[in-house]
Amino acid sequence: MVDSVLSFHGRWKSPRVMKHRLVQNQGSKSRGCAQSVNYLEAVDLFVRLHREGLELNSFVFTSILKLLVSVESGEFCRSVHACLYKLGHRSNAFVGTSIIDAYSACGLVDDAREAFDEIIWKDMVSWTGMVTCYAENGVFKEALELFSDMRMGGFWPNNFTLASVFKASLGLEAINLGRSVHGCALKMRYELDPYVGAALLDLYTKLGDMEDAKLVFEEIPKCDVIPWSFMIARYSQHQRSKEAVELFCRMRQSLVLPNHFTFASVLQACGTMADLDLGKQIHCNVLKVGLDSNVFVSNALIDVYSKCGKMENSVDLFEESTNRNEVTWNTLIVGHAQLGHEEKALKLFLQMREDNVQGTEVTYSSVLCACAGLAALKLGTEIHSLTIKTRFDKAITVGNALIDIYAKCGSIKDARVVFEMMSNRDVVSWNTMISGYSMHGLSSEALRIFEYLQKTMIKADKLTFLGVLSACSNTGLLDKGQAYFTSMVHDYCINPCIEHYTCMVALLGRSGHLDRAVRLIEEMPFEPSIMIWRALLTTCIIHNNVELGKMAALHVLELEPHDEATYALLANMYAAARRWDDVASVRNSMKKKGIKKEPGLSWIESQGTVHYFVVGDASHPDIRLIYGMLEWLNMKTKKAGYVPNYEVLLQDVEDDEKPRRLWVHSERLALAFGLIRTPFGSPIRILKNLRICLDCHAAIKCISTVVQREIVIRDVNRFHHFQNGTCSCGDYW
DNA sequence: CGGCAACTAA
Repeated sequence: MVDSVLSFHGRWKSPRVMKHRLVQNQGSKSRGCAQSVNYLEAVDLFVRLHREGLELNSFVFTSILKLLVSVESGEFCRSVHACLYKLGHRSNAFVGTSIIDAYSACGLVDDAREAFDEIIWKDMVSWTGMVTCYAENGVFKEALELFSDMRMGGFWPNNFTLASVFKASLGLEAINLGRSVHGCALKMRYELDPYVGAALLDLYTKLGDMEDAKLVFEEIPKCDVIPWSFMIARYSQHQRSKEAVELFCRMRQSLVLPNHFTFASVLQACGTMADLDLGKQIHCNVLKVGLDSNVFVSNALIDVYSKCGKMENSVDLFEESTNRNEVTWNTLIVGHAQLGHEEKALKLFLQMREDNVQGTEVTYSSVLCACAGLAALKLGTEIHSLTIKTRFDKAITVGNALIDIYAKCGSIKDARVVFEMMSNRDVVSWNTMISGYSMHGLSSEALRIFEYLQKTMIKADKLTFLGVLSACSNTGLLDKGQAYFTSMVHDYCINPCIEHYTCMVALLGRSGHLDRAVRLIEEMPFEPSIMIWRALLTTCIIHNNVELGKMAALHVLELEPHDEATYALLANMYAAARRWDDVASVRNSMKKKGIKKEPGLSWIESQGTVHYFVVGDASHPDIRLIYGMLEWLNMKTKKAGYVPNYEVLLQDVEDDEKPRRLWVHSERLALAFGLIRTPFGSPIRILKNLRICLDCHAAIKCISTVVQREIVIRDVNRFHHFQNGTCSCGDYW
């Protein structure tokens, strides 16, 4: 390529001027447009020098090579290298090291090594240059081997060498090697060098523990912002937000000015803690120093507000923002999705595409997550094809989100297909698959996946066991559940958290060991949560233990006096025990406290739109057809032997009104709509915001035989697959 | 002749 440029004839300039210009250009190391203009001009001058047959000395070469570092053009590097070879400059350590550096920037490690081997009199800098080249390009093993060769050759490392060696040790996760080189750095008094210090902090914060890093941090000079930012960032990333904020305060006391790096990191800590007041204070600081226009800082601010549930503030900041990137969009999408504003998240995604902003794997995984929340299978499938088109389906996080959406939309088989197709899986992939099977009540599949997982190099974590235990609890596998719980503690050294205990309480309770469930709650090292009392209450309903159930309900209401779900469960329990006076008193105290039972809401997707139905809904445009279908189903199921269970009504209703009350439950409306609107033979998928009621469960089992269709209902807890008169939950939910 | 830190997701 240089040769083709060499053919250019231009006005002659004195070599001194040319050299001066070359050196000037390399002064600005900024990348981008201006840089490439400078570089073209410089190449032009270089080429003319060559053309005119003027002396190309080592200074000219080092200058042009310095430029090539920022241009990252492998072709040019090779051309200049060839030129050097011809002129015999390759033996010069200065020129040789420059070319190593230029090759290193393009990732051409082998070419760099060739240039390194050509240097006859290697000095410490050329050794260091090559070690750095390996370390920067991720060839860590070679970096360390070359470092050892260098030492054998009698060369002492300097601060540059040490920083690269620490980087390579980090890359190989060789903490002990890092520690011994740290000793070497101490001996040579290089530990005070800012770059060595940063490399050490990087090493210890990632491989050792934060305490080692802290020791290093306390030793090194702290008048510069970088070590502070470094530690604050790491504390934030390690979820040690409090320490991050403390360090930020200490930094301010030391009169070191925070920059955009520092603010972005400390704001991340605010977000993790969801500390709105602190976030606002730091927001003021940001405004004061005028860093609010920095993308990283403004993204972090948007995230803080969204994590504190203040989406309005996030949206305002987003709309005011002058600098946006794809992360800005993602932050807002993720914020909406996490707060359950799925539609807003999806709308924003469409807007993002209209604005021609390219999505990333974060975009796709969070948008898929929003679809999973809505169980919008059709839309999810469309986005799935979009990820195939953009190749983001290869990203692990997107694959995980795809497993999740198919599982949560009721297509557990498709979830498995995605899982099998993934070329790389992480622990989240396995966890998602296990909890997917568990949600569907397919505990044997869930446990089989867990067995496979144990044969891989991936380590099971807390969430894996949560999936395994909930699989056991969903199907009442008492012995297995207990064995896994013990194994988790003993073989995997995982301390059970309250969610694990909740699974165990549900499992023990369901299996009829209510006394052991209570004992477990008493013995566990946590304050009982609402969830665990609710789990106990649910099992009390199954086993008709009214007194214990009442106790559990009181505990929930102590923690959360307005918990409507608990009132509903309590009423159900009294109804199951036929204690109608108590049902009435529960309803009275709800009335007194102004608590309304959350109305049952079911929804179903048809041709890309979601249709919602509440109890007794009459607002749907197809309502006449729907009621006609319900009428027909009522007749057919009665003939097939379905007997309505009026106890679930929990209210004093006139007898002739009772059947109608049951048939307008939201899931039946959605089901009737589904039967009208979906092709014969296809499965019908319905979602519900509450637990499916006992009578609907019985009716739908019967309907699945009458209409010969597979009916899938997802309620708050799990999936029910109805087919040929049975349900996958085995009537145990 | 050379190297450090930041925002989103699971």
